[in-house]
Amino acid sequence: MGRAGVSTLGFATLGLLAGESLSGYDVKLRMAEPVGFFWQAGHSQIYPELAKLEAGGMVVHNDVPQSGKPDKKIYEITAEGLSAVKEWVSEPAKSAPTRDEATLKAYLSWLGEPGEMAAMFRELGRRHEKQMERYLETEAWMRSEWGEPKRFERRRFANYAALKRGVGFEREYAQWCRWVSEKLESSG
Amino acid sequence: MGRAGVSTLGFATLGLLAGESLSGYDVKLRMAEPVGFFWQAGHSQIYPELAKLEAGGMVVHNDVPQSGKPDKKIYEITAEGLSAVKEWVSEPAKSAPTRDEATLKAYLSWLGEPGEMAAMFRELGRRHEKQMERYLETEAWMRSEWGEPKRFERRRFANYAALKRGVGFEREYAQWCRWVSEKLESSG
DNA sequence: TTTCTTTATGTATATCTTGACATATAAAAC
DNA sequence: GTTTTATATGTCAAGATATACATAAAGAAA
Repeated sequence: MGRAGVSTLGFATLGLLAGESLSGYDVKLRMAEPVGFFWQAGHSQIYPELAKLEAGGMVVHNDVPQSGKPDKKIYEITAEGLSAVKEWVSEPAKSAPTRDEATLKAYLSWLGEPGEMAAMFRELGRRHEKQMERYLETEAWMRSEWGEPKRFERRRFANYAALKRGVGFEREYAQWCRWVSEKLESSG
Repeated sequence: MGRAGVSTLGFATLGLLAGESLSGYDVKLRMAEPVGFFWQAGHSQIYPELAKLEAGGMVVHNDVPQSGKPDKKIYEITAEGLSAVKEWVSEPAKSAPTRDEATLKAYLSWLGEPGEMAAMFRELGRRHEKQMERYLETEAWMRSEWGEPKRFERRRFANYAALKRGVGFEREYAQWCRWVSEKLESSG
């Protein structure tokens, strides 16, 4: 956890709410799609997290009655929440590599049948390549929609920067997978 | 968890024990240094994990009495454990990107002061560059000690492949950090 | 018309992970 | 001589995460 007992997921949520007020369900949707590429959480984490943030005075909610369905809770960030996330965002980011099962499998690849290992890494490489292409499509969309990246305003640049990381990550990963599978093939 | 209720940490441990019999403490040391770059665990996870693996028949131990100190438990992989890890290693690796706090901070960078954000990413880039250099030193050592990578036997190649991933990862990460910090600087 | 998906919000359980607590000796550094 | 580090093995509690359980209605698809 970061400052004042707020976890990284808490700050991710605050960051989303800093841009717009959202229901728990909307937070969940954003956690799945753009944010989910670098920080995932299911709704079973998000709803309790929002309650915890509210208990800590970081957000407040107002109920929007719905016909039949349960009330929609629209969460809004407080001044306290906004200053907390603003402080957190420029603090040193901790830990980057952490856990990567594929690298572990590469390290232990001598235990497997070379042909099977090669196939596994080839398939993994394809998956990362596809993900890279999806990111590149989004990047193309941004350029066509927002113009020259040089002139992006801060919020769009932030979006673009995260995407750029995704592209670089997937490209490097796919290359490595291809290299591993080729070497395993030629040796087996 | 993977097959037969063995977690990824369990397979990492089995993988180490497939190469040599080790005490829990030795596993801990390897989990810190070479394996720790892509899969970390403290001793408080390792000792119970070894007990669990033993309960599942994947490993066995014999006590080596020490003068004064508690008995050293040397763990040995069983035939069952070996076949389990051999099966696991060529199964598709799941999930790669998962959680990266720095990318999250980039995505929310519009909330921070540009100068401070730039400094944070500059420093982060330096850290990744240093890590890359450490990996490159190890790579140089491997080449000088083991000769041409082309002719590495399987176990050494596996070691080299994991290291290669580390180098690529850190290089790409450092480049991205530098790019982010430069853009933030020129805009602020 | 029936089934599936989306909207909408939660709880419960199990496991994973981290950090602290706990003990004990030998060897090396200061 | 005293302190710190390395060896050596554990437990415990708190927090994070994943998966399943649970409900309910609107709308789209079959």
